[in-house]
Amino acid sequence: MQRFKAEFFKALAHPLRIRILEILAEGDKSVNEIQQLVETEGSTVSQQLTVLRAKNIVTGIKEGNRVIYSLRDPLIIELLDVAKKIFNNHLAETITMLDRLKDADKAE
Amino acid sequence: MQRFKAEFFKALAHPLRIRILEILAEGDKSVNEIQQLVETEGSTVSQQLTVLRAKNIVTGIKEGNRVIYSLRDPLIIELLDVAKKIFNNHLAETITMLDRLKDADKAE
DNA sequence: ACATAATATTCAAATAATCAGATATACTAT
DNA sequence: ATAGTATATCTGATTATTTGAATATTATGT
Repeated sequence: MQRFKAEFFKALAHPLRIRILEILAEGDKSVNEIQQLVETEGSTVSQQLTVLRAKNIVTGIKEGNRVIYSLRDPLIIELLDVAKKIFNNHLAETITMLDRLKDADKAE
Repeated sequence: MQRFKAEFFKALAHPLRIRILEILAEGDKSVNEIQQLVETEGSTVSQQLTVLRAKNIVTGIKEGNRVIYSLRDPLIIELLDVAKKIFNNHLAETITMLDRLKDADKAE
């Protein structure tokens, strides 16, 4: 069971894949549109989309010439949001920490 | 920015680390307690705790002989919950799909 | 000071993930 | 049929992750 969850998180554990998910959170897109937005080799984008598809995180449906990708579950957006919140908390903590270090320097 | 987020998810992308987080979600624990609960080599658990610490997901504070670990942010629990929901949705979908396959078999 | 228990760190080997270029497939238009 | 565009897959080189065993550190009890 943990193994499945780990697989799921592993699918999110890549900068380009996160970027793609954030893009898809705004609305469905074709591979081409995604490729242009992320400015990355076509094959690389395709490969990462394959990873996301394999983990059931996105689906691609063929529309004529192109394939339109979309998030499979709107909860993905919520997940990214919670992650962002956690992230901001820690960023804030880190900044506070840095401030203290600076103060300590001055006090010497 | 995406890189940081990816790092964060990467920290969750491991069965043992998820297991550890789920254990810590129930309450703080010492390394030893964790080791016994997960039934894994001591050094392995320690290494994974190091990973979680490095990503600011848990903190360990020394109490005499032992080190007590705890989640750094309660939002982690929320994150795992959302992940579980997504996971259950997909599990349900998969089961439905399997049912349909079964029905299709019968109909032949 | 010494032995013991708890935890952390280092190292090397095995395994897995990423990337870009070449190639393949599918669709559309001429 | 042929050419052009969109997407996917394969391949090999590179880099990262995981693991257990060995070693080190730190605190406690005698």
